Amino acid sequence: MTKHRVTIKELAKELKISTSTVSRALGDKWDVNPETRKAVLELAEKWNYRPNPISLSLKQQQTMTIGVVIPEFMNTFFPEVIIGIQSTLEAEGYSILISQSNESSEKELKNIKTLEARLVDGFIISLTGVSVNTEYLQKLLDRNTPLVLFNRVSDSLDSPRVVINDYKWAFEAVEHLIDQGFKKIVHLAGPDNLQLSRQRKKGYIDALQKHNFPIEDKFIIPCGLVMEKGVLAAHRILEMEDKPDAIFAVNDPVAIGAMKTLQKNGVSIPRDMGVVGFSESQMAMIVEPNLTSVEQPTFEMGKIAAELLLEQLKNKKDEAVLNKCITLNARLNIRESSLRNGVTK
Amino acid sequence: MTKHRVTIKELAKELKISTSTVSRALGDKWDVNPETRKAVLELAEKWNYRPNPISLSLKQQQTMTIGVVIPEFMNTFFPEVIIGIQSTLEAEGYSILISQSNESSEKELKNIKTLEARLVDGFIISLTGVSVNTEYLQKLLDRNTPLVLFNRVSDSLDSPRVVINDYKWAFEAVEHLIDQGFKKIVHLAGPDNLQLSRQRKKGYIDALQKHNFPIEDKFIIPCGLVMEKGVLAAHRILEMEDKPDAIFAVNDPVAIGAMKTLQKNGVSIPRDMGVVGFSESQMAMIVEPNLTSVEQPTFEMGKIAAELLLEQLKNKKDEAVLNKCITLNARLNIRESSLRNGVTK
DNA sequence: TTGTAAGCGTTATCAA
DNA sequence: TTGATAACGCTTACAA
Repeated sequence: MTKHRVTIKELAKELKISTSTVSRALGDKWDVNPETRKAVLELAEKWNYRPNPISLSLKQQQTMTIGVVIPEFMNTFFPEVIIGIQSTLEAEGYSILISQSNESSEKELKNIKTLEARLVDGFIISLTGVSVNTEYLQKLLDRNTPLVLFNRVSDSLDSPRVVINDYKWAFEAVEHLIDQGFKKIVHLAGPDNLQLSRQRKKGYIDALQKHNFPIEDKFIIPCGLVMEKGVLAAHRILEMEDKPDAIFAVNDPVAIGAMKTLQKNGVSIPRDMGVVGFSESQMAMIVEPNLTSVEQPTFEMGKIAAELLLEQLKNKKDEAVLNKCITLNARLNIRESSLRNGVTK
Repeated sequence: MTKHRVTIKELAKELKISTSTVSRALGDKWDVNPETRKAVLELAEKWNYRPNPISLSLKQQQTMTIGVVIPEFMNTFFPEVIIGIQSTLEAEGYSILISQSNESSEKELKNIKTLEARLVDGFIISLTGVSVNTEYLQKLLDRNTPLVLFNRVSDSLDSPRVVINDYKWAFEAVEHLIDQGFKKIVHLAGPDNLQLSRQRKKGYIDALQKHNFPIEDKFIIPCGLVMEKGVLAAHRILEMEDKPDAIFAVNDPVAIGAMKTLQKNGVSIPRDMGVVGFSESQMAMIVEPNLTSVEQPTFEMGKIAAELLLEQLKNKKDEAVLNKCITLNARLNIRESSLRNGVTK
């Protein structure tokens, strides 16, 4: 067994022909003698020749590597999206470098720069909640770096993106609570610099408005995106003199953190307090009572983000591609945590 | 703004010196005129020069990339380990290519081969349950490929590894159930070709034996590692004429799948059935009642796996390194799902 | 102290 | 149909 990796040069030497001929024979070029090709292919097979991707990268100025930057991967959402991304990109010969920013925008910037230094051919990014890196990302875009945002996007950034209609689904979620007879609905809101947070908040407000419910500032509790923030919010709710009877949370971890805390303090879900989350997590079906939540098509989201990136990779300057914003469908999964009257529809 | 990435050649041209001098000035070599160095560094700074990692890879025959192969990343366990791996390897300038095998050994082999073709400098691997790829991995080892296994290892493979003492903690978990007065404990066992499954099963058997409980074949239910398998196992349990009163599951997903199914069928946990899982997941503290489980030091596991790999990377032939098997400590977190009598200790 | 030249593995251009 | 050569960006003997 050859320990050393076989090179074209070695094949050429063995066959007493030049490296360029070997190269041509291996690539499907027309201008090679069939016999020569046969000999080359046979030896390549026998010696288990595999092209060196590094030299190809150097030559062709592309690494066939995509950088994926996500804020966290402790919840199932991003891993699921990544599986979608990989399924599409691997089929095209790309590999994926994943960096997680642990919800820190500094780490996020560092990750992006590292990937850039590594000469990735493109980026697929979901921003951290406190993203302040839009300026840097805009620079990348100005340099025509292929880039796709998903899920946590920034509207100050002009790149292709894959999202769901956060406004619409928040609206539906809150309307569902109203349907169920809940009267005083609080919103555990996400960080305001994320489009997703603002849209979900807007959906909440507009749904209340449509049904002539008052919009009260104290009923919009600023929250992060992690479970601990939900716990904190629950404590605030417990201390309110004018108690709400339902919660619409910006996402599942926050909803679950709040729900568990309320339960520990004697609040019965959904009898005393209805709860609706967002971004369907595995946990929604495990927590008791099962959590009503908006399910996003995670795999598809990854798949489409990857496809948008491939389009850019193949066709860099096309404005039509660069302005694409794909909005995927979603679904409100109604479960016990919000069912006071039984299912309505 | 230069859109094009600056090369050493361009710096050299601008400064009217040779590329080798520029290279030396940038690298901290002794044999450069301080003034030359200063000029080079200044221009490099000004022009935002960054070395091209591809050409370095080609030259130095290393990609500064590590392949990480895991069976899944839908549960929090592997993502947590990966964070540990990254924290260590990124500090040393390595990047990480993650592939998940979706519990398929074919995909696993494909992933390994892809990473190999990509010329990763080393591997960190946790095997799928049905791993049949030990032969191929042995080939890698024979070629002195730096390789570390963790968590799901194979004892037919002679590589450094990071594990916990599955036997010991299974033993403790089962003894805890016995302590609590449970008399008829079933084991939902993992795939037999995984060392981890066999060890946990052995711990179960030996704990029963120590306390003179009978070992009954029908009480060892072969299971996979995913939640659905726990659901199936629960149905088998519900149909048993001689009903057990406690479950020791090979991992949390299986435990939770079984638990939820039993509950739906009117079995009260822990009154009618005590449940203990393994490999502490986020879900353990969300499921109701909270699940007793063995907590593994995931971050540390990743960190140490990475360190073992770095040792190999730096010191390829050292036998002492190659035979290392690190066993980390763990902890049985006792929660309501197994508490019939109250906490014992 | 600096420059020249070779080389890492491959492909593309051009000439033979 | 094939081969010599240059090039991708960088490092490193070796020569100057």
